[in-house]
Amino acid sequence: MHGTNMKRKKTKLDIFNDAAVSGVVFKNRSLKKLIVSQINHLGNCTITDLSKDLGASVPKTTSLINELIQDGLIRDEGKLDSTGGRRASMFGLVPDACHFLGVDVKKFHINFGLMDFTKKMTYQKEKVPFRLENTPESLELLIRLIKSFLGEGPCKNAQIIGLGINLTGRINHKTGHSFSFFHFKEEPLAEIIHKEIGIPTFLENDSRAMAYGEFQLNEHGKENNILFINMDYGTGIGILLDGKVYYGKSGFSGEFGHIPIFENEIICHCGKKGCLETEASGHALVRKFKTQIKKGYTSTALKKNMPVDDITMNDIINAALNEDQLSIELISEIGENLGKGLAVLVNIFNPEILVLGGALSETGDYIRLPARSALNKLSLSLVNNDTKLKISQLGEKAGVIGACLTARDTIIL
Amino acid sequence: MHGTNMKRKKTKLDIFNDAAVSGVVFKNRSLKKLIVSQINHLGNCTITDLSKDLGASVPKTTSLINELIQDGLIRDEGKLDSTGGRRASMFGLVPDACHFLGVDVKKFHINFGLMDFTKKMTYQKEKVPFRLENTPESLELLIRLIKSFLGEGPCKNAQIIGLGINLTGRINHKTGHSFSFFHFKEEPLAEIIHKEIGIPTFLENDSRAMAYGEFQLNEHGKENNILFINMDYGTGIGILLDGKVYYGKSGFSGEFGHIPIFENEIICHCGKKGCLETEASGHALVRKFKTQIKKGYTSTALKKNMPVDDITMNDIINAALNEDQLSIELISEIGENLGKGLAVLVNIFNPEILVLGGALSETGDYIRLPARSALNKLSLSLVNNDTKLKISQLGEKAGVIGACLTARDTIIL
DNA sequence: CCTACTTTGTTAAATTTTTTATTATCTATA
DNA sequence: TATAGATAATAAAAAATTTAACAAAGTAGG
Repeated sequence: MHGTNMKRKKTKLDIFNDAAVSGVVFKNRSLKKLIVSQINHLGNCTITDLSKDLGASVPKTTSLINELIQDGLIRDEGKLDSTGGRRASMFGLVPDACHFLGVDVKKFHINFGLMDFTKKMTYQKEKVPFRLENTPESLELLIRLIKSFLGEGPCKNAQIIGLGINLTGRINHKTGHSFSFFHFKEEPLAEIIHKEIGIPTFLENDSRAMAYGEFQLNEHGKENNILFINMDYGTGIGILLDGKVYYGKSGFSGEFGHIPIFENEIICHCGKKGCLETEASGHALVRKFKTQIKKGYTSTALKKNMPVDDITMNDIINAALNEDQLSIELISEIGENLGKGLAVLVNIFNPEILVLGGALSETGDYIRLPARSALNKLSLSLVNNDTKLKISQLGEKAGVIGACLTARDTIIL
Repeated sequence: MHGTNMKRKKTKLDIFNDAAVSGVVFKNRSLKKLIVSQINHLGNCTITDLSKDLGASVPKTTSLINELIQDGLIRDEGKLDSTGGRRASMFGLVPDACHFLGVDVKKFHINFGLMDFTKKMTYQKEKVPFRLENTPESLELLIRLIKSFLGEGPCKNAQIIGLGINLTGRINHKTGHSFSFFHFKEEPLAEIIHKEIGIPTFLENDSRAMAYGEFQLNEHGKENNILFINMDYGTGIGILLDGKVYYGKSGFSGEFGHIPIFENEIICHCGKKGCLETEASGHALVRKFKTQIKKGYTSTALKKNMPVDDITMNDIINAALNEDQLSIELISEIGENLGKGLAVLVNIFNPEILVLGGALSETGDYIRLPARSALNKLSLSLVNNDTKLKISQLGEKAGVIGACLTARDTIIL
């Protein structure tokens, strides 16, 4: 075989290619993609439904469906109940058609996950120890850990066609650049990792990925304008408008933690004063906790002989869940401060729903109720009556799921 | 003629109907709409361009173009310069194909305008005296004034197929409801006016309409993520994302004036404290002016023997433009406070451009520079470096233009 | 359980659209 | 100012899609 003139192997996944084709070939590919997309959004579909959605005739739709079945991308899922006449066949995605890998990089660990074509997580590995630092060594370790996960369990045999990675900080999803971490070369980090691992790679900001994960697999209903608040040590938001992730000009949207709405003298790690994060974040919680302990307050969060400076956000969260008074009070204070920030968002966005996610959201109503109350006090009632405030349903899993979906939907939609 | 079975008169504007058709008729109509839309966005187009954009063959595109010429919607605009071969014909919209009426309702006057199919304003009437009050009489007068404008000049003979109306306050563009003004019945205000005037009517919030007007006719470039700040007595924003107006769940987006970011004891007319509007708006400017005068400061804005309580925002703006020291200082203060609000927006949206519009923006750099400086101080530099801050190019005209475009684009796009 | 009425899916004719070949314009260069 | 190379538009041939008629599969009611 002479390498020079070798054509790319034709696979069943050809419809997801961007290769330049035109005319009827192009139209058919577009329609097939649209069918996959419709089934993805609506669940199993009938030929009649699809024919309407595509604006194509029933015979045409039938032949496209048959091709997609040949390709192994969709399959017959049996008959629908009668609506007064002959029962219609339903068609759904084939789970094993392809897979996607999600990598959620946190400050002190990584979560891995494998997702199939139908958005089901088929294999997961959580809390793999890792320390996120802005060094080449940290990046090398990350790549090694990904490779190692790829050799495990069902990953070995799955056809993985996309890799999604969540990172904190400024991420440009479109170009694949990460500016806050691993920005050692001009070449996009996504491209560097693609070359190392051999799978097309997509970067996303952690809050945006979590927002997307939460939204796609939610039971919230059919909301399309969603703000996801990621409450970790820092506070970021993921913005979904019209069901799509909003990036901003360079992918820097959602720096909610650094909006200047408090009048204090606390210097945020971004270098400014008065940031929301100085009063409503995991960092703020830890700082307030230390101050109170030094003032003489007591807390069960502080284990015997433990120096107060070793306390972590998670210690306080767990203490609160175990009814520790001080922790609950401080979290409530954080919630109230957060509510002021939420009031800003609600007035500007008039969203359908605000979802509290990230580590701090695990405290449930301890943080939600004070936030809701402050939100009501500080925003226009006509507008805030319109908005639900809920706790994330996916919790920490939102990250991996979002990472998988980022890769998946960038490729197939 | 028996009225019972009479079909709607078929006109050249049939492609803008929503009437249910299917199959090839539907496809052709969609494609024709798409052609109009492409020419609308890109300016005059050639058959080859359109054929690519539509995903249709050249002969097909040619036949659609010919039909549109028959319909009187587009016309041959001559030949393009050669790109190395035979010169291509360009096609553009026919200006007189149809017209749209825009009504910009301000607090103390109304601006009217007539726009043709090519987005040109063909007739305008500004500052028609009117007092916006939430009474049936005020609404009646508004309707009378619209009818009267329709009898004037070129309006008499133009085929007007849409009417756009701007109002302040909470507007739901989709349902046609206005909640802050003229909400006397359950029936949408847009529908009531449609019945009165006989032209399909579309309501829009003033800031959003101005944003849309500024964006569509701008020379700003090809930006798609734009925030338009409407600085009048109140302060609202119009949000354009991906080139489209963002409404929020119920159309209440953009209540920028009421985000709680100041710690003061001034009660906003919305009933809350600390709203941006209490420190950065026309109202705030007037209040600050009165306070300073009562403290003994002097200003040329205050004409001989004029009681200070009669001062208006426009007096102060004009004085500033005539180098009045106090007015300039106060406007600069307003600008600085505004900058704090802009910092919030920039951190959240990472927009391509912020446009300052509305009455206060006429003070140009007097308000822009302090705002820019505060913005830089208070938002992440990586993000704010990304954002331009400009003064509106259309000024007060943005309103009527936006109203016309709201009607126009709701119908034809 | 037969008949009338629905809805789904298939087939074949009719129509539409794309392809391919050809002609028409235009530039650049010898 | 001819001629080769390039792009645009049209015409005829080929292919694809829709339409419309019909068969299949179901419900509901006497």
